[in-house]
Amino acid sequence: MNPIAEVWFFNQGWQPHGFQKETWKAIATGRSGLLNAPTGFGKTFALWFGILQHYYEDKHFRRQQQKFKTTKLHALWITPLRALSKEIYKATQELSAELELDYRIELRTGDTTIAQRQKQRKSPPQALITTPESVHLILASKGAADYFKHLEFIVVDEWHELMGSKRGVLVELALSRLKAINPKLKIWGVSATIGNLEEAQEILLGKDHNGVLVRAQIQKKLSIETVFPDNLERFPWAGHLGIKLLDKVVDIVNRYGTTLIFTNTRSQAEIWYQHIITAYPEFAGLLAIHHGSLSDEIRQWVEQALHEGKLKAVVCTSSLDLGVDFRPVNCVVQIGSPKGIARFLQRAGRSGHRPYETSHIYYVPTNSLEIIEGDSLKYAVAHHIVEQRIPYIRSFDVLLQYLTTLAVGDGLEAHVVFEEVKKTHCFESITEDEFAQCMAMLVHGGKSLSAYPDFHRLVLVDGLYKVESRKLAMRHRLSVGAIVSDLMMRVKFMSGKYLGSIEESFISRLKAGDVFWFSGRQLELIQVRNIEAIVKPSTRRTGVVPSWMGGRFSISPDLGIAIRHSFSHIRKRTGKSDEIKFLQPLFKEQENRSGLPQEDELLVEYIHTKYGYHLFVYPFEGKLVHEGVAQVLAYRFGKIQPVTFSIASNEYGFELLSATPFSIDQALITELLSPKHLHKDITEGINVQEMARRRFRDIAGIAGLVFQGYPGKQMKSKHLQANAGLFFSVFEDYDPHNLLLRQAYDEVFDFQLEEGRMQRAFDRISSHRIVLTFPEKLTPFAFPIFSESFRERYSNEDWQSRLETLKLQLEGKFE
DNA sequence: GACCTGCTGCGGGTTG
Repeated sequence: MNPIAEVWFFNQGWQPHGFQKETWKAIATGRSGLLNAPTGFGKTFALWFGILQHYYEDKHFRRQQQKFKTTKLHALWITPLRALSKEIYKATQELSAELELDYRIELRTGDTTIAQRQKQRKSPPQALITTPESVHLILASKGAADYFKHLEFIVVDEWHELMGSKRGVLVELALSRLKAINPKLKIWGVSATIGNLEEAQEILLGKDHNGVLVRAQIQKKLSIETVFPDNLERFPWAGHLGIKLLDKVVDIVNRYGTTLIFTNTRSQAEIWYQHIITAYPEFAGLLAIHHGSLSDEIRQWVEQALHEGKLKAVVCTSSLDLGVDFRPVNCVVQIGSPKGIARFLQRAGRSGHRPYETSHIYYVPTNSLEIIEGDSLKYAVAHHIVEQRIPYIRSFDVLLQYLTTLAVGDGLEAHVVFEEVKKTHCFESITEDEFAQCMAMLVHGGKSLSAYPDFHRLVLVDGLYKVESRKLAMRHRLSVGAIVSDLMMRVKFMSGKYLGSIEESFISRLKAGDVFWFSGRQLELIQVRNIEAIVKPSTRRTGVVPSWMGGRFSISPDLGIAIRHSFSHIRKRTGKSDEIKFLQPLFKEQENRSGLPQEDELLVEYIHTKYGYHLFVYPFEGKLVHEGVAQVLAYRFGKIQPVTFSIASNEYGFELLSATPFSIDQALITELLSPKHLHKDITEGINVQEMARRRFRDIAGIAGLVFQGYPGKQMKSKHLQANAGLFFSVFEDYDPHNLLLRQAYDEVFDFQLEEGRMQRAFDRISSHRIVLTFPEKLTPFAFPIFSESFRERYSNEDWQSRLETLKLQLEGKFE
């Protein structure tokens, strides 16, 4: 038994688990590894003990025998959140104090003051707790290699969270450098359970690693309950708010000590908060709200109050998904579909955050059909179905940033760094030629920008590429990182009248002439100019594009599988779960009006209403895929018959709506849904170029092509003119093989259109038997999709103002 | 007849 741990555990009155001993042993024998264990079982301590043991030469460490002293950085702990860094810092401070260790642990994030940073440079602590971005910032300073030379351990916390994003690429690249500086570096990762844990390990530790995978053999106890409405008849067929079940949620809150109420959107959180306070004024002061639009102060106040057990409940969004552990929380409520199994589990795990305590989660459906997800979630959890995290590959934007980082720091030797980079998972396939292209872009702007001196950034000095301009170096440090916030576009009439702002990601998907809803008006897009969308009022009925949203919020493929599984039970009448029994009347209705699809069937409904001619299709593939499938279908249809469609979709299916009748039969549907020539039809049927252009903005920002401006300062530089859109056009015209340009298109196909998933969906559908019905009225399946297209969109002004009043209320609390 | 969808995360500073 690890002697330091012994002391600690003795003092705590704890019994160490098998996985902790396994971790210590692995670390003691000089191995790297990945640790997977449920939250609340002391993963963090397990790793710290191993690291500390290594630090003290004397294996039989006792207080009086501290003899290892150094001013060298010994361990680096990377977390994805500043708040998490602080949490780990606090815990380790306590530990150090308890054991009277001579081991200095410090924090280094964006919050760290300049003075502290300077001190850390001069006399490094033994351990540094930090973020991926801050590690890159250290790499971007002189003497970085020296600073990291004695580093023995690196821990990447919540690796599953980083891996699926470009921040994961930042970590991969930093590791490649640190490993090169010190080949004996031991890497440890901490990951929640995901579908591809082995892959996660391989990406972190590198190919041919001989690290261990420590899996705790502890099953966290989890209780899942669906909250049912009193009767199905009075429960809405559509909608996503769930406020009808307010009283039942309050009942749950009353039964537990502290409850987190998760909603899917910020506005939904606001609405729930208001409704609870209005209906139950006794909750004033005991109920709080937490999401990304609130100020840091409010959020910190809420977190602190949660810690201290002062709150009865907090209504929140994903902002409380991760990180800080709130011991008093012993119940979680999920309003609406959690959209993914991993996220559902993650949220459930926010409660009962102690060994052997049960996590309680209540699932609150917001419309009739959604009730079924209660059954699907239980099925998925019971069968250990969890999503994978898909790592980014070939993110040349991050590579360009990284190369600049090195050049700002100690300077880089191209062929050395090429070999290092090639060992990462992300750039496994990079060729010498591609790397040379990257270098060329940094040295003289590459093929198309060499005429501009601003893009001659790297200079070769004694075999090392360096950034010599202090201005450029400074600017680079400011823009380190891979998080790009969504741009807001100003919506304006031709006269110049300003209507409001809207996510650029939405506008970028429209073509001139498309009609959309905004702030309660129906508008036609005339043109997009820089960051302005010029529109005019429209009354046109057809061609309305209600939304091509959902870029990020579709249900996961795995939850989709679980939902399809639940549906298969309904038709076969094998479902024994409460959810399926409860929904019988609804499905009866569906069957009477149209039909219920089996697992190997695809239901298609053709319905004529006063609004037009609707074609409803139900593949159960998630909203994102449905949007794409619908576009392709509409495009293919348009080539056969002259019909204009508007499109709507939800998690279960999609709708093509036309003002004019069209003819349809089984054979035609089969043909329209053929998986053949899919790539071609996507490219032609969807405005891929515009999507790539929008994607390119992020890429250009990360790559350092466009400078985002000094924080808090107005950007005056002429670089503003050289915006991403311009680069995109230049590359399209003069450098079509540009790596960043190609990356933009790849990302569109991989992440936005999810071409792979779409292809699989088409493949699956093509093997299904098509059941075509002609119902007289809208069916329970059709109604939610139908209502989707008749909703006002983007009138989020009123919840913004609600937000303001709330802020005022909360601020009153501070006094 | 039923309908208020769209999250989160990070981030300057020594060559006087």
